[in-house]
Amino acid sequence: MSLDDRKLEVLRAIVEDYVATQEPVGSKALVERHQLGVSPATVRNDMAVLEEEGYIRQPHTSAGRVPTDAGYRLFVDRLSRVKALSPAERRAIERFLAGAVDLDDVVHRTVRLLAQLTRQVAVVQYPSLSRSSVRHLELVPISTTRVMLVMIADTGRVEQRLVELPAPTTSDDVLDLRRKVNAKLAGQKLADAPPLVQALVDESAPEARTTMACLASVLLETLVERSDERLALAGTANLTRGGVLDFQGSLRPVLEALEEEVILLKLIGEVEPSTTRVRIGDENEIDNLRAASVVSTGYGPGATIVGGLGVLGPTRMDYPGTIATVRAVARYVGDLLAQN
Amino acid sequence: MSLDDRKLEVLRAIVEDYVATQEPVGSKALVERHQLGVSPATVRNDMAVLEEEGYIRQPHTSAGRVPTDAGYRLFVDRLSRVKALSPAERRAIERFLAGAVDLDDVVHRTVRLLAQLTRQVAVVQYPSLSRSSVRHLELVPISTTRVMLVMIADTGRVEQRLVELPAPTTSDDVLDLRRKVNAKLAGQKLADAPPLVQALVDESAPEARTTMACLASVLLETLVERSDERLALAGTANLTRGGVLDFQGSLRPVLEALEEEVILLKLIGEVEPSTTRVRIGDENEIDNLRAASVVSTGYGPGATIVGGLGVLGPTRMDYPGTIATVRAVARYVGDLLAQN
DNA sequence: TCTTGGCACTCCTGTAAGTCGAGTGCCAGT
DNA sequence: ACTGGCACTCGACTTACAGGAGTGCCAAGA
Repeated sequence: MSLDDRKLEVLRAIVEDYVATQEPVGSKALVERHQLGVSPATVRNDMAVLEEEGYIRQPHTSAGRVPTDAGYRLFVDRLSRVKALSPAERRAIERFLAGAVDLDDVVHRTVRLLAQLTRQVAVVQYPSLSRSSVRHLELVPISTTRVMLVMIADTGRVEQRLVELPAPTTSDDVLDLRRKVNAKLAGQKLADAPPLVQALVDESAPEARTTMACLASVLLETLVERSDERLALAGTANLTRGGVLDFQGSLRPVLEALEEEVILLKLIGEVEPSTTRVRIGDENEIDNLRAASVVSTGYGPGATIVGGLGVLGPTRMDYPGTIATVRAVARYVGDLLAQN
Repeated sequence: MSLDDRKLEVLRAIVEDYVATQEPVGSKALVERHQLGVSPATVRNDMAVLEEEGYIRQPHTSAGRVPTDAGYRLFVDRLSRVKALSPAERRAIERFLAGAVDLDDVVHRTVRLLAQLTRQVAVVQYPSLSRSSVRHLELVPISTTRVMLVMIADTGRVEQRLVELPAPTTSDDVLDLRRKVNAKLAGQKLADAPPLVQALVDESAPEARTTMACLASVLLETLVERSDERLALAGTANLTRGGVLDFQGSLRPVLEALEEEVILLKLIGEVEPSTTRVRIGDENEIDNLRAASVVSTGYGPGATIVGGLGVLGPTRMDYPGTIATVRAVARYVGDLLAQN
């Protein structure tokens, strides 16, 4: 049996009321609070159907109804329009991000802002190196056998690593290395780096080869393998809103998941262009997060995407509001990056 | 009335049992589990005195006793010897830190290690810039009006900031700036930097002065004012061990405090040489942490201290074990830094 | 003077029973 | 197809009661 308009309207009302009150919602309260134009008995019949279809359920036999993950999914897909942000929120975003002085600063401000606006846990991925280009590579001699490698990407991101050289090297040698490395890699996409780095080794004179090989291996390790690792997190205290009711009684698994950067990157980092992705409860592959929902999207200058950001909260969240905020923040951050 | 040896022994037994079982401990259970050589009635008399002196209290009239903050304090100061670490723990520390490749890596590994060993929340401060010296300053031209300032400290810490120049500048000019800045600051303590930076501005030729002033202000801002800001955090999931019993029912305030870097720096960063500092419950100035205890110490190569590290947990924690672990980890990290 | 056994007392914990009320499902009537 | 009515279910909350852990105090003993 398919769901007619009124049944969908009932589902929407249930979701909205439950999100607002955090209490199972009954048929009587529903007709009182929403203008459905029918009696509680009718609503009960609709509820019975919705329950049979798996969109709502009763915590116990004589309580009201609560949306299931499938119910939230239907709500998000078909029953909600994205709320426009209030002028106050727009102003808050602008003011908050305006003073940023630095990529680090941008990321930190963004993640705090997102946590504050959505009142949930916010995650922001640093611009992914695999989507960046090399702006400049710097080699700073530390001692005769040690060099600090500093990579500056066009996104403003800076990575550094200490390189242990196999043999003592003069500062002229280092300058020479620096020139060669920059000539080969500057302006190149990091994703294209591996063959170029290999070429650097192949092209270098025999006597410099071991040194270059050493540098090359660190380069690859830093720029490619460890590339997407960084992210910022804020708002974990928001997990405790709504008592222990959300997250089925224990924050433990959620906090554990939030400590694993790999997990967060999986959640936030896999973004398709101009889509806001919503994962509700069971839709999360991570077991620890089966009681949580994640709203994520990509950001970047213009239409390109250099990283992801999003929020995590209980399945019982204000999806329209959250989606709107996440999108808006992503757009502002993208604009900010475009200016540099 | 002063506390004789047996009363202290009773207090120790109460603390140890309560830490182990997390349940109020009564007189009968106490004489059964510890060889006190006296009857429960005697222990009860001692308990009455200990309670009057404020070292223990009863949650309700007919429950066992629980240590107060003052009781833990006395226990830590006079009743516990620091446990030696097990060989397994020593090995774990060595293995965990051995693979570190980088200062960032050292800090991340350390904080995870500390969280894992103590099963509590761990905090590690990056080597404080105010206690470091400048190894090298690098200026990387980004565009004609933008330069990336990279500072490398002797502790391995690297800071970078984008500098907007007031006027277009050639790369020769930048090289010149770099030379001057390094000549003045390389090898100097960061704490001594402000007058030197000022001197740089005063000494520069009139036509270069505005540029130098601009650079100088960013230098000061980055190196001095924002200096001690960075730290790493791990193990927040450990807060949920022991149910909601610890932290008087709500993790909220604790999680909030952990999000404030300023607060954490206050807790971890204020270290005196070769002391392990223990703050128990009310002894914390931060209101949100009045139900928590903090064990912190300094670390650094040799006898010098470049930063702080520590753990935070419920007042009901294994102090001797925690103190031992924190000290040991700090020493290993110090040794590691000394090698660089 | 310190220690100890005895004893009455307090008060938390757990169980059982009973009431209340919200909410439901179903059915007959419109 | 919708509605009002009604019996039913079941969790939430109260009360009552028994059990037990733990205490404080006291008088007697070392």
